[in-house]
Order: sequence, then structure tokens, then C-alpha cells
Amino acid sequence: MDNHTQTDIGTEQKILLAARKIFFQKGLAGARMQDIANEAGINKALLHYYFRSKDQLFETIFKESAGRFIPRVKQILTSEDSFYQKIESFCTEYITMAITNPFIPMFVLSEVNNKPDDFLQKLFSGSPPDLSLFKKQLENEIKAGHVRPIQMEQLLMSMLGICIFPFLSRPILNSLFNINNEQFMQLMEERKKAATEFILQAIRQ
Amino acid sequence: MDNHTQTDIGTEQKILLAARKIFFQKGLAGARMQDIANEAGINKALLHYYFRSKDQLFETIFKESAGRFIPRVKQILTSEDSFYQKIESFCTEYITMAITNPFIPMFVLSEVNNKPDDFLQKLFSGSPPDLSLFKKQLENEIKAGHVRPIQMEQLLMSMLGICIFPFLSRPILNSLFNINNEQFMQLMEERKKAATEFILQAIRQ
DNA sequence: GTCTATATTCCGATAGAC
DNA sequence: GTCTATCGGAATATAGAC
Repeated sequence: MDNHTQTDIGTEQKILLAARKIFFQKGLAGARMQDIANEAGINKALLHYYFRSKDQLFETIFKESAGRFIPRVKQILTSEDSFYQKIESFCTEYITMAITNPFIPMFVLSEVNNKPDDFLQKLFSGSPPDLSLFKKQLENEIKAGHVRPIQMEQLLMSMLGICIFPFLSRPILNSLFNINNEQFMQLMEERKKAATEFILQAIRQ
Repeated sequence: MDNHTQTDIGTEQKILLAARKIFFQKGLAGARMQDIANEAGINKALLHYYFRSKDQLFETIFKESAGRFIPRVKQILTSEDSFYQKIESFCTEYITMAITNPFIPMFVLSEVNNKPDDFLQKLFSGSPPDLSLFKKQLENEIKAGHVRPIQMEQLLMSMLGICIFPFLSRPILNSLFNINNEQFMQLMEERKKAATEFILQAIRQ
């Protein structure tokens, strides 16, 4: 920090803020360096001064975004929590993250879809999450008669879809339900509890 | 094809096939007319002869895609079927559509997200689906004690997420579950039944 | 209808003054 | 560090021969 006022943010931060907004809206291919410069209130050449190229600026944004979206599955599902506690944490934390960063899910998934199939190795930091503990816990609950028979993969896909899908289809949902963004976010707040209940009820014996 | 038999398809169809493939992969902004021409095995200029511009070619593909993705909600939810029959039709038909056209959900949602908020009016052919019948049916089941209390919006979002989300995250799921595309499709076949059961169980009192 | 060649616009990146 | 001006390549689109 130097001698500027506290409310002043540095140029690099201004660029990152602007780049996030534009890349989230238009994706890598659709974003223009000029758009980002305008949004940041600076000149196009400055972007290249701080970040060498468009690709490098994009990679900065993408990595931080993917870092909020993907490792969460890992942390939660491989923790030492009980089976039911995991499901609740999963719903609450994922939806909370998405409320705070509503554009990240679509941004990450959309960009992943344009990449070659082997691109994901990088995202998982070398090793994909180990689902064996979660699977074991599920099987134990089934054996104990607390949970009806269900495949781990089918359950996990449902959990992810229930929590994340609304943020991928917000424009359509807003139109379908005839609500605005504020009302949508209210729905998502309520959804933390609704999603947990829905899933727990769906699996209980 | 080596000779001119009935299996020969016209140039326009070759272009549409190629355009679908490229636009599905890369989106509007990322697709190149040269890519489409190469994929179709023809010259770039021919694309402009059949479709005036890139935008117009894109619109052709987008409209047919959105037409398979969006009106389905409408048809199913506004039909005269019983409440439970609707849920089952919804899951089965949506997943069947997505198995047949696995790239359409991501393509449509991704492109919708880059458009201004008022863009969706066109997609709903003027009028968004009327959810009042489905909502009334749900409320009747709740009153009768067959279904536990749940908001129609929360239920519908869950149904959509459960059915569609896997097709939006296939690369990640393939990596997460360590499966290939063929195994993924097998999972989706099983999911028609699994999704229906999951939802019915989640709402039953 | 299909091609080659070219016009035209756009955009990422750099040079160089301050 | 920040700007203006510009280069050079890429992409859409058109002209015109066959």
C-alpha cells in the first residue's frame, strides 16, 4: 500500500474486478480487451502492462473461479463428518458460495465445455476427489436400513444439480417464475434449507 | 460418400450438421466460419451463399435447439396428466431428449447467459409457460396429506436440476467418477428411473 | 452452385512519448 | 505507470470467374 486514500484501489485490482465482470458475462471468446479496459476506466495498453496477454488475464480469473467451485466437493465429501452432516454442509455451503458468486458456476462449466477432454486434470490439482469414504458411508446407511438403496453416483449428481442448477438457469427461471434478481436471491436463501430437506427425504428408508 | 446415391445429403444439410457441431462445441463467439466450412468439407464462401451471415446461421441452429429444450417444460406441466404422471413424464422425456441431444442443454443455457435479460421473451414464443395448474395440483396433494409441504418453485428447480445438470457437467462428472462417455450415457439411461424415484420419494408425506 | 481472390472490419499486441 | 498511435494478423463478408 502507498500514500493513496483508503478507498482508492490499485490499478491491478481495478483490472481484475473489470475482467471478472466481462469474462463472467461473455466468456473468454466473447470478451474484448477493450470492454475490460472501459469497465476498468483505463486504457487498453495498461491491460497488457499488468497482464501480458488476454489469455494470461483470463487464466488468472479462471483459476480463482474454478478454485471456489470445484475443491468444495472435495473438502466436504472427504471430511470426517457424518453422512447426514455432509449432505447438509454440502447444500448449505455450495448454495452460500453461489449466492456470493452467482456467475461462477456457469462461467466455470461453460469454459470447461469448450476445452479438450483432458483439460480437467489441472483443475483437480493432479488428483480428483476421492469418493470412496462417502460411498462407504452411504453403503453403511443402506445396510443399516436407514437409507433406501441408491447408487452413490446418482445421489451425488442429484445433490449437485439441486444446489447448482438454479444458478445456471437464472435468466430462464426469472422469466418462468416471473421474478427479479432480488427475488431470485431470496429463493436461493430459502433453498439452503429446502435442498437439504429434499435430499434427506429422498434417500430415507 | 463415394458415389451419388440416396445417402448423399444436400449442401444445406451438410452445412447445418457442421454448424451444429461447431457451435455446440465453441459457442457463437468461439466458432469460426472457417471451422464450419472445414467440418462441412466445403468452401467458406458457400456458407454465406446459403446463409447470409454468421449471425443468421447461428440463429437457425439456436432456434431449433431452444425449441427442443424449452417448450418441453410447457407441454408437460400444462398437460392434463395427473400430478405424479407429470413428474414421471417430465423426468423420462427430459432425460431422453438430453441423451439424444447431449450438447443442447449447455449450448442453450450458455448462450442465453450472454444475452441481455429481455432476450428470453422470444424463446417463450410470446408467453411463458403457465404453471398455475401444476401449482394447483401440488397444493391439492399437500392438502390431501399425500405430499409434504413444499414450494412449487423449489420443487420445479429440483426437478430441472436433477434431470438436466448432469448434461451440463459431463466433463467434470466423467473425471469425478472416472468413467468415459459411453459409461456416462449408461448412467443417464438408469437415471430416468432413478430421478423419478428420487423426486417422488422426496415429496411424499 | 462452387470456387479463388480480395476487400473490410476488428482485435490483440507493441512502440514510444510523457 | 499511463497514455496515444499504430502494426499485423485474423475473421467476416463480398466480387467475380467458372
